[in-house]
Amino acid sequence: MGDAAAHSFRGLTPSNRSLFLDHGHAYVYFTYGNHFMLNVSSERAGVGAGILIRGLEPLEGLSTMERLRGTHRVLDLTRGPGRLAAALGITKKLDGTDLCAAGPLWLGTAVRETGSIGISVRIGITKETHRELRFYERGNLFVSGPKSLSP
DNA sequence: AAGAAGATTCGCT
DNA sequence: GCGAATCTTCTTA
Repeated sequence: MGDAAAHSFRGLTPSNRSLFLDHGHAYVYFTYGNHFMLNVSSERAGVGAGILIRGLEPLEGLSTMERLRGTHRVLDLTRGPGRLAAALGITKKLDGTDLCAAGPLWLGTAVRETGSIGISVRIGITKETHRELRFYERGNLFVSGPKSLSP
């Protein structure tokens, strides 16, 4: 709350309604003319909060991602919010999807142990950047952002 | 009803 | 390393 960088900051609107769904729902929006961003609502229904998925490590469907992204460089497939959405074929149709239910897109439980988790200031936005709300796995090459922020 | 801004990416110089 | 491409949605007159 009080986060001027959040889309839910000014209240519920038709397009950001997914952020106000119960935790685990997808919130997809479009920006800069050609990029989708994938967010996941993170609070109870009615609160209006979520997190942006900035990067992930592709484990399956590499060939599909390569086709959708038009590149064979694995590191470029999903490192970055816009790239990630493109690699997964994210569109507005997935906005509001329950990621805890079976469907075209869902979240699974991590199978392998992850490395230590790092926290840093947020990046890629112009407001409230000092708040340390960026979480990532230390040493994972698929974490997006400047290397200086991923010690 | 129109204007402005936006959690970016890609391609050149 | 910097600037352009491109569209959806909210805000204000």
